[in-house]
Amino acid sequence: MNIKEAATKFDLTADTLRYYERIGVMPPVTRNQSGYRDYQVRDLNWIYLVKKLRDAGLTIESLIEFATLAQMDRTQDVQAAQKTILNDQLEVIDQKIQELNDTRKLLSFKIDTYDEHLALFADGKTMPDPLWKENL
Amino acid sequence: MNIKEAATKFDLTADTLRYYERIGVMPPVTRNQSGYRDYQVRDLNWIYLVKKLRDAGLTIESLIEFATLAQMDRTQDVQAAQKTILNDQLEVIDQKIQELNDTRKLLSFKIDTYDEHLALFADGKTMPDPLWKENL
DNA sequence: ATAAACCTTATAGTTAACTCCAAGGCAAGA
DNA sequence: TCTTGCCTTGGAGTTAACTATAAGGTTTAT
Repeated sequence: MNIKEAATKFDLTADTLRYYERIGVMPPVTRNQSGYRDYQVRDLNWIYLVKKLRDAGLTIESLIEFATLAQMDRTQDVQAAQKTILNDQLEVIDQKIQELNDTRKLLSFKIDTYDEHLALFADGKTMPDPLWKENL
Repeated sequence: MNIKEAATKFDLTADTLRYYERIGVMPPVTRNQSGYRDYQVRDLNWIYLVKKLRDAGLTIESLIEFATLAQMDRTQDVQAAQKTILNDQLEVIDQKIQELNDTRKLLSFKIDTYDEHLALFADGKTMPDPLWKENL
């Protein structure tokens, strides 16, 4: 599969795929005789994973860290490091989920009490209970 | 409350607070005789809301849109627009939560099947089922 | 009364993550 | 064979969201 097809399949641009490969977010992709990239299932799996994790808000840097380890010899140490990274990233995601749930609560509170609450909030009028005292 | 106190209370920098005010993410803050910012409860509420929504991944641009409306006369039209924005942002957050839950599934799958699966994935060896066919 | 530690605005610089461009090679159809 | 549409690399440009600097005013402690 050429780069354009691979890019559109995952809703990315060819430039982004080349960029990801160049900076080491994913390992070097298979090439054909002319030196063109020819994406295999393995490469597509990498794109899928990278896309998911990027969309979830993980940084390029943490993905490079993981991809780098993935290309090393799988010694005990490297395996342990990989597991650590995966677990760290899981924790990051769990935190983000928690944060989003809190924000969701705040926002739906503001929507529910829109008329009496938000009007006061946006005006200069005094508000009895400050929002930031965690009274969602 | 001066800018430094306000900033540290919400784990931001004074520069960021000035920046938020300048670009219109929040309305102008109360000033004292010397022209120094003196944050009131109302201002702190704004910071709280902005921080939450930024941390949840909403863009500066959408916050400017909301803050701009909040400073207008509260006509029927403006109220409708504000409610629309709040509901749109709620939808954005719900999408993000959904996305994170999917990613969480993928990641914990990779952790659970680490030894048999990830090793194959990272190597050049063939993988029977492509990840991107939604088989989490 | 002077130094330290705040504050102000205006403007320039930084960082992350792309995104685009130039210059040129390869492949398929009229 | 020539045009169209891919592809390549290297490097420059862009955008969002800060972050830092300069030049100067205020407040507080010694």
